[in-house]
Amino acid sequence: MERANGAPERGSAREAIVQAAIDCFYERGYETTSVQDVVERAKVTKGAFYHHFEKKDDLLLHIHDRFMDELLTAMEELRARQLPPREALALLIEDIVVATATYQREYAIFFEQRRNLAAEPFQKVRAKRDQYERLVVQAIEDGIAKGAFRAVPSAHVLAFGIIGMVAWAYHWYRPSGLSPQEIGRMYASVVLDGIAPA
Amino acid sequence: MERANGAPERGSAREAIVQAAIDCFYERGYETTSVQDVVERAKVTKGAFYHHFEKKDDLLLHIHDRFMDELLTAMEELRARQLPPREALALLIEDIVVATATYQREYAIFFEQRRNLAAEPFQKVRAKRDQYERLVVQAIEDGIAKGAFRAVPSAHVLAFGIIGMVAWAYHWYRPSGLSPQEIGRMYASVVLDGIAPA
DNA sequence: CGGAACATACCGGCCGGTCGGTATGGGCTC
DNA sequence: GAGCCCATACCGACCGGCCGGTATGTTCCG
Repeated sequence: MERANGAPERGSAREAIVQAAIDCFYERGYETTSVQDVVERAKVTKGAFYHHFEKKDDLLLHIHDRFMDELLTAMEELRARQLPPREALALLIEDIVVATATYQREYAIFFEQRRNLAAEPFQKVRAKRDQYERLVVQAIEDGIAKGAFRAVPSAHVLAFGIIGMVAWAYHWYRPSGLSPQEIGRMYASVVLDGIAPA
Repeated sequence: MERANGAPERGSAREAIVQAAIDCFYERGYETTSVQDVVERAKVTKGAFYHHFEKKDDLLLHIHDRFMDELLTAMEELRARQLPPREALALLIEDIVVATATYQREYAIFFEQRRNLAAEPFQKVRAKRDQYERLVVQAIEDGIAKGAFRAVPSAHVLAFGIIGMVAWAYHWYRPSGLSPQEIGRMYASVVLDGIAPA
């Protein structure tokens, strides 16, 4: 089976399209990117695209959905370990920073391009995002209930603050400075000291 | 000078267009919004639009630019007061949360639609954003230098963390819960405790 | 040989931007 | 203060290109 050297394997088109789309959407945004742009970057044709996807929307939805699955899986695994509150929150913060660095483009696309998704298909993704947020809130409420953290006016607002602090890294993170782990540990120490019981 | 009741005043079109654009861009994004959408919402015509603006880009640029000016002004005023580090940082955090609540749509547009601006016109806006970030970094470095805050691996990374924590509110803030001031004070107390000297 | 995986040509609509024209009102001249 | 003039502020019909999506043909593999 002598396949010409650079020729793509038959059947690999789908993932190539998704990866190309991630690049394009990250660099130029969803609406600004034409289907033609994506298929050219993926080195396939428009026919191949519409064979694998119904419409352009599906592509964005698929990227969002898979991304949320990755995040949720990591988060559920962490919760399953049943760590004491301080370690749990510290690891959670560290994990999110690492995830932000790893999935930087997907984060950017998720937060910048979600207004381009129709309301209905976005529901499914939003449910997963809500679940994600709930896990962070629970980690904090758990710590407060166990006396590991001081009481705060609102565990939800604190949780959003932590998520923001950490997720914001998608805006500025570059591999040249501190490593994701170092950044995560730094943020965790600030937060843990900040909410330590009096 | 009896002007007919509902008739818009001559010359008021420009601001009406800008406000309509902020609404549209916030709700549906820049590319998804057509110039036709904007002028219909502003109750003017396409001719009026292209009289006041050269192209669609100008609109987005104008929104970004004016927004950054508002933020920078507030920040410069705060710095001019020369407060001691702890008060300065606390007020800074509180101010940004209040600004986030006040300019929620502009924040969203700034962070979600900036990939739709060509690189060159965006330079001017980016310079202002950089200046803004620099002021936050300085507030932290100043506090560390004066011994009011403990040393951290990177003042820049900490500054970005604080900005993220606070600016993230544009995603979730709703007037029904805690007030912006309360949120700001809560975040400030966590951060100040978190970076207090050992 | 059948169906999955593509390729290619093409269409119809929308959208940014243009262009020739009109109305309004403030200032200047006499 | 009457007439004029012209800049500013708008109007609205129109165009050309691009882009999402389709329809139909072709190739490869089991």
